[in-house]
Amino acid sequence: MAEYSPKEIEKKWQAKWEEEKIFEAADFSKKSKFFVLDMFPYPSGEGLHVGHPRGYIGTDVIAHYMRMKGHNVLHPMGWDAFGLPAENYAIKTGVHPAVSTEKNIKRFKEQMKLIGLSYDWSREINTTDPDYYKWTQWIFLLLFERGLAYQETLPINWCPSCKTGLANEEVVAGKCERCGAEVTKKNIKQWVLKITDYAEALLEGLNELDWPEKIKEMQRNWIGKSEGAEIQFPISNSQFSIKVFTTRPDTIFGATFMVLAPEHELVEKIVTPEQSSQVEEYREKTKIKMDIERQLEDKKKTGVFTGAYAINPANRKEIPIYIADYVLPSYGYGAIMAVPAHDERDFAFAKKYNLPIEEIELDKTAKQATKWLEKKGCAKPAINYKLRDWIFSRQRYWGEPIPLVFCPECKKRVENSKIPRPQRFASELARVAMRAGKPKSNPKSKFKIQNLEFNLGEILNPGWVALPEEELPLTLPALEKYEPTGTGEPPLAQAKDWVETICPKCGGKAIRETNTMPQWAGSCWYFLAYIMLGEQNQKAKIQKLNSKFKIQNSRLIKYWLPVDFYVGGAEHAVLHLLYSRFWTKVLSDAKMINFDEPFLKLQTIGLILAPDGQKMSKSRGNVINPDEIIEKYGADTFRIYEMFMGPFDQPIAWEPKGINGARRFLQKVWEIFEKSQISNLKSQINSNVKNPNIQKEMHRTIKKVSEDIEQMKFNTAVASMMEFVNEVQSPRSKVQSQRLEDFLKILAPFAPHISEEMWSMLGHKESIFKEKWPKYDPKIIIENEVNLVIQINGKVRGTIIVPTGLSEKEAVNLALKSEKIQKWFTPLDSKHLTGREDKKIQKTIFVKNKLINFVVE
RNA sequence: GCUGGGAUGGCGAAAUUGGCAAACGCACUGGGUUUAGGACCCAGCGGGGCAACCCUUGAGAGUUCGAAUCUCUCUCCCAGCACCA
Repeated sequence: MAEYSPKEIEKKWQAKWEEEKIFEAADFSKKSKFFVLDMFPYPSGEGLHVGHPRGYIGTDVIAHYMRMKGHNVLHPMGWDAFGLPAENYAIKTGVHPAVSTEKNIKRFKEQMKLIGLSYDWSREINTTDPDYYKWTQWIFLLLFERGLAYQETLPINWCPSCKTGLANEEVVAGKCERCGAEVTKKNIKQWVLKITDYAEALLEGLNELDWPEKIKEMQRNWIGKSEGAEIQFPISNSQFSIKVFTTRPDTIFGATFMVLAPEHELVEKIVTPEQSSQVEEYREKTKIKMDIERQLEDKKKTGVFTGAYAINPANRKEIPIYIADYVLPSYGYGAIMAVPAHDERDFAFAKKYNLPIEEIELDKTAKQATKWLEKKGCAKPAINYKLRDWIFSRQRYWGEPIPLVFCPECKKRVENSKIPRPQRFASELARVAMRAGKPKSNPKSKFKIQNLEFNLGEILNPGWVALPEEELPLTLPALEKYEPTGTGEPPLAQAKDWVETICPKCGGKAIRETNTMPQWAGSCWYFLAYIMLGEQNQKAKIQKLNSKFKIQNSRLIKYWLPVDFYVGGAEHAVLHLLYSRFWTKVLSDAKMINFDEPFLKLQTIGLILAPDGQKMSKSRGNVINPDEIIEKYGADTFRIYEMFMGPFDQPIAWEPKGINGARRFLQKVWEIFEKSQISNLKSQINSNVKNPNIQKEMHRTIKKVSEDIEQMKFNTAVASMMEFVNEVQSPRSKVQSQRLEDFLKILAPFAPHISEEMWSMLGHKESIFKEKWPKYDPKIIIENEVNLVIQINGKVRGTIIVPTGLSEKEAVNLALKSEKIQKWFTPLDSKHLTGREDKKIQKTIFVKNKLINFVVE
C-alpha cells in the first residue's frame, strides 16, 4: 500500500493545472457566468499568515463547486499594491517601492500557489502598474469633468507620524488607522470628491443588496441620513439670521437659547464689543483643540456668550446666542436651536450657564410642526447626511499621481470669464450643508473661453487643467528621497523636472499636482480591470485594457458584471465598499457601465487569531505561517482544517493540534480508497458487495455538502464528509469504488490534490474538475424506517423503530405496546407506585415520522 | 449612549428552524500495539446516581402537549458608531 504523501501529489497536480490552464475563464460562453471575487490583498513584506487564506479557500470552494455545477466561473486575483508600508520601507532603505512591491507580490503568489488556489492567473492585476493606474487616473478625470472633484483648503485630519492627510474613514477613534498615531488637524489644500452627491443613491442602493445586515447598517450609519427641518432664527437688531437643522421642529417652543459652532462664519459678525475678547479667546482655544480632544473631555460643556440675541420665530421671544464646541461645524449648519428640556447636551449646557429650561412643545408631530412653521415662512423640510465629502489627496509618493496641472494663465481665463461657479463651492459651511443627495445625471461638460474648451472640473477649479487622455498614464517620477517634508508639501514636489511642465490646454508654463491619490483609489474599480484583461498573453492583455475600457457598455462588461459573489473582511465596510460603490455609480451615470452596484452578494470572513487569542502580528511574534503548516501536513489538510475550524464569518483562534483531525480525515480517505481498490477486484469475482446503507449515506452527504457550500457553511460540510468516511470505514461496511467516485467529487473543492490523485488512480484521464457535480436522488435518501420518539408529558420515554409514513392510530398502538412506555402507566413495583397509578391519557400529539406525545394526568 | 451580533461540555462547535441537546473534531482517560516516544487501533468522555431515574443550552418569568430555538425582563461578552442637533 502506498503512503499518503501530500507533498509529492500536490506539487504534481499544481503543475498540471497550470500547464493545462483548466481554471482560466473563457470570455463569453453558453454557460451562465459566475464571478466570484476575493478582496485583493496589499502585498506586505510579511507575507501571508494562516488567517489570510481563510477567505481565499472559501471562494475557491465556491469557484470549484460552481464550475462543476456547469457555470463559466471567473475567479481572479491581484494586488492592491500602493500604500504606506512600501514607502516607509523605501525611506528606511532607499529601495524603490516598486522593487520591494514586486518582491512581495512574488512571495504572496508563491504562497497562494502552495495552497492550490484555482485562480485564473492570466488576469492578474497590480494597481501600481502604470498600465493599470492609467485607468485609475482616467476615472479620476471623469469625476473631475463631471464636477465631482474640487480643491479646497481644509482643516484636514493629519497624521503626524505618516505625515499625510487622512480621510474621515481612515481615522479610528481619533487615531491613524494605519500607524495608530494621534491624528491632529492641519490646513492643507486638498482634492475632495463629492461623494455626498451620491448620499441618497448609496443609501437606497443598499436595499437591493444581498449583504450581511451588519455591513449595510454600518454604511447606513456612516451616511447618517436624518429628516427634519431647517429653521431661520432672525438675529435681533441685525440683518443676519441663523439657519439651523433640527429633527425635532415640534420642540421649537422649548428653544431657549442658540449655540453656534465656534468656527461659524456669523460669529464675528454678531459678537458684541463687550464679549468679543472672550469669544475670540474661546475660538482660538477651539482651533488648537482637535476633534479627539473634544471627544475625550468627557462631554463636559463649555461655551461663551456672544452678547447677541436671536428671535425664536415661534413665540417671538429673544433668546441668547452662545458659541460652544459641542456644536460641530461639520454637521448640519454648524448651529443649533437649544432645547434643554428635550436634549441632554442642551440641558447640561443650560444647567452650567443658568439658562432657562422650558417644557413647552407643540402638540404636533415633527412633520406637522415643519408644515406649521413653513406656513409662517420661517422653516422648510430638510434632510441632512452625516456623510462628508471624500478627501482624496495624500502627501505621499507611493500612490497614483493626480493627472492635473496648474496653469496660471488658464486660471485668469476662467476667473475673467462670465461662467458662474456654482454656489455650493463657496465655503466650507456651504459644502457640508444639506443637499438632496442627487448628482446631475448629465452635467454640462464643455465651456468655451477664448477658443479653448474647458470642462466642468476646470471651471469649478480655476487654473486646474486635466491632462488629455493621450498623456495618460502620468507615471511617477524617480526620486532620490521619499521622505515627506512634514510641511504638507508632498515628496513629489522635489522632482522639479517632473513638476514643471507645459499646460496641455494653452501651452503656457504650468506645474503638476504633487499630491497623490489615496490607497483606496485603485481598489474602487479593480473588479472591472479583471474583465478587461480577457486575453491570454500578457501584451495583448494590456492592449485590450487600453483599447476596450472606454467602450461604453462593452459586451465583456455586460457578460461578466456585476460581481456575483464578493468575499472579504468586515474592516472594509465603510471604506473600500463605500468608495467602490460610489465610483461604480459615477461610471454608471456616465454610461460607461450598465450596472450601478458592483457587488451583488457579499460575505464577510471571521478573523483567524493566534493561539493566544490575539491578533497575529510580527511584532507580537505569534504569527503562524501557512508554508510551515503545508510543509508539515500538506495543502489539502490545511484547506480542510481552515474550512472546518468554525463558522466562516466568525473569528476563531488557531488551534495548533486541531489540524491533526483534518489530517486524520484525509489519511482515512486515502486508506479507504486503497482498500476499495482491492475490494473492487474482489467484486469481479463476487458481485454481492452492494451496500444500500452506504448508497443512502452517499446521497445524503451529497445533499448536505451541496446545501452547505451554497450557504457558506463549510464547517458542517466537512463534518458531514467526515461522518460519511466514518460510516464507510466501519467494519460492517463493504464498499464499491463506484460509490466513492461521487465522494471524491464533493471532496474535490475542499481537498483538490488528493481528490485528483485518487480520481486518476481510479483510471480517469481527465481532471476531476471537468466532472459534473453529483446529484442526489431524493428517493434513495428517504428512509423506510424511522425512529419514532415516544414522549409522556413532553419527556422522552423511549423510541420505537417503525415504518415510514405510519399513521397515528398504528403508531399509538405500537407505542402503547412498548414495555418501556407501559411501565409509565401501570405500577410495576413499589418504587413506581407513587403518583403513577390510574394514569389516563388526556391527549395524544402525533407528528408523522417524528414523535408521539401522550399527555397524561 | 445608540446600532448590529452573541452567550450551548475542558475547547472549537452541531441541532432538518418548535420535536431524542451536544453531530463532527480537538483535548483528555483506560486498554491494545510499541525497546521507548510518536503514529495507529479499541473503549469511554455534560453533571449526579450502584441502578431505576433525575438535572443540564448566561439568569428569571411567560406562551406551548413540547422551547437552545418564540415573547418579555435582566446580566455579561464582541463589533461598529458616538457632543450627529
